[in-house]
Amino acid sequence: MKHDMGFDEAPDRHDGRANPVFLGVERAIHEHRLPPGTRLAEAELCEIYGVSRTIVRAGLQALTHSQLVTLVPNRGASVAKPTPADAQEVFEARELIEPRTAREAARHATPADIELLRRHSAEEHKALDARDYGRSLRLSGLFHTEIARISGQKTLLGFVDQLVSRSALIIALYWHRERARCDSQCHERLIDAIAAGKPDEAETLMRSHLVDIHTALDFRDAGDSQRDLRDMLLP
Amino acid sequence: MKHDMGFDEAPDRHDGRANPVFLGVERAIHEHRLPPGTRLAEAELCEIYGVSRTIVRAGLQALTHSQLVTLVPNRGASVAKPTPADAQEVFEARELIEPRTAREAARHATPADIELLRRHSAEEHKALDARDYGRSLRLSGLFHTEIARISGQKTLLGFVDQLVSRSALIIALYWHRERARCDSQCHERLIDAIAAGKPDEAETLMRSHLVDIHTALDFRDAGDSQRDLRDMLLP
DNA sequence: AAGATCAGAATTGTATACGAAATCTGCAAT
DNA sequence: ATTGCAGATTTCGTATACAATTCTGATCTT
Repeated sequence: MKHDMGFDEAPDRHDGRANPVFLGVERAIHEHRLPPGTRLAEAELCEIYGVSRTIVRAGLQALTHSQLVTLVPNRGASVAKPTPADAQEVFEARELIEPRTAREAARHATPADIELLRRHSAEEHKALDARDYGRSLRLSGLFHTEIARISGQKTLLGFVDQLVSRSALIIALYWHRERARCDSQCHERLIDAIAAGKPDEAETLMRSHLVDIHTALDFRDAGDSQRDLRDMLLP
Repeated sequence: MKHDMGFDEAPDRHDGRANPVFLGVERAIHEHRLPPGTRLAEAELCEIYGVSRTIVRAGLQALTHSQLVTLVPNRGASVAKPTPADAQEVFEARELIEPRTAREAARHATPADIELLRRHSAEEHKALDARDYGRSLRLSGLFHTEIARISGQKTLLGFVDQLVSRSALIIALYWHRERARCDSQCHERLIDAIAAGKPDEAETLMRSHLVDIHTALDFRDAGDSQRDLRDMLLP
């Protein structure tokens, strides 16, 4: 008999997220290479990633769980296309949850964490200067999940992860770049507050940062959303 | 017949949740027929639900994503066993999110919603009187997700769903019944506040209700038991 | 007798094939 | 031009095969 002391410690996300299809598509969405609504045929993904349908289907299922992909029976998968109402909800949820993760991050951050955040922010600037908007967007999202990680709340981290992912789709649909760009400074002020161990300030900064993004969304043209007739007629 | 006021009706979860394995195991966990740590062998589930390994694996993946099941490579699946730290986190998250859903529910509830909640609460009492703790537990959880549904925030509903599910495991591990039972009155006072359209009161009641449950948890010991899977899954 | 070792059994991970059902596409007919 | 239909395509569920890993129990060593 083995020494089974009953404690399984940190069992390394073995859900379905270590899947080439999941990782590849997720990343492509984060970097705005895959616009909302793109069809994702199984055979195509098999070729692209050199795996069997077994793996492709598992990946698509995982993506569906994170709400990055919409799976319709017998009609296959496509990149999710959040409605304005979805977008509203996602940012309301972020405004509820992330101020808390920022607060907790300010309480728990180690010097190594701070350094990671700063390096991160620098990368973000570099990508922005290089006009590499895909990369800068992904890094900007990663910044938020990184704060959630530092907060030490794995449960909230999972939620933030999903919300940030969906935000990439929302931004692709409803963001117009010509609007204000406070991001860079916002992120740095947040790092300062976290580094200084000021939970209240971090919380407030995060909240207003999210509100800024939220209010900069523009729902007037719902993108060239060619919603198929089925969706419009059946309900 | 649909009595839905033209809002998007829940677009039929076409993720992986309409899966006999997912539904059966989820329900068994909610009703405390499947204790934390129970091994879930693929072949066994194939027999029990009369489906192929494809479906079983899809169901297990979905369950893993909702953190009800732990999947270890090459070693299979078992019902998740939240640590005391996990339990702490889950309830902290609930205390953050559910006061908000209660507040929004108080703002959006229709008479039909109120009636549903009251009928629900009555069922819960009936199950409790009949000493059917499995059923009463499931209904108690459903009450919380129902409030989240009424709030109209599908995103938060998803989170609450997951948190309530995990709470079933946490209660199975760390709850001792001899402790206080405020639930019944708590739920009814909540319904009253929602019916009266008092967001602040609903929010406060929900928060204190959750804190009550949270503080009634006891992390000193975590029992372990092994029974026959078939008995637990086929009621 | 206690513990280590190792071969066989059991289980999981992945690939592939097949039939059924649904969907999509293009052509023909009205 | 629209409708109707047949064939091609795609997805879905299942079954099967096989490699890789883990588990189990019997044997061997000390």
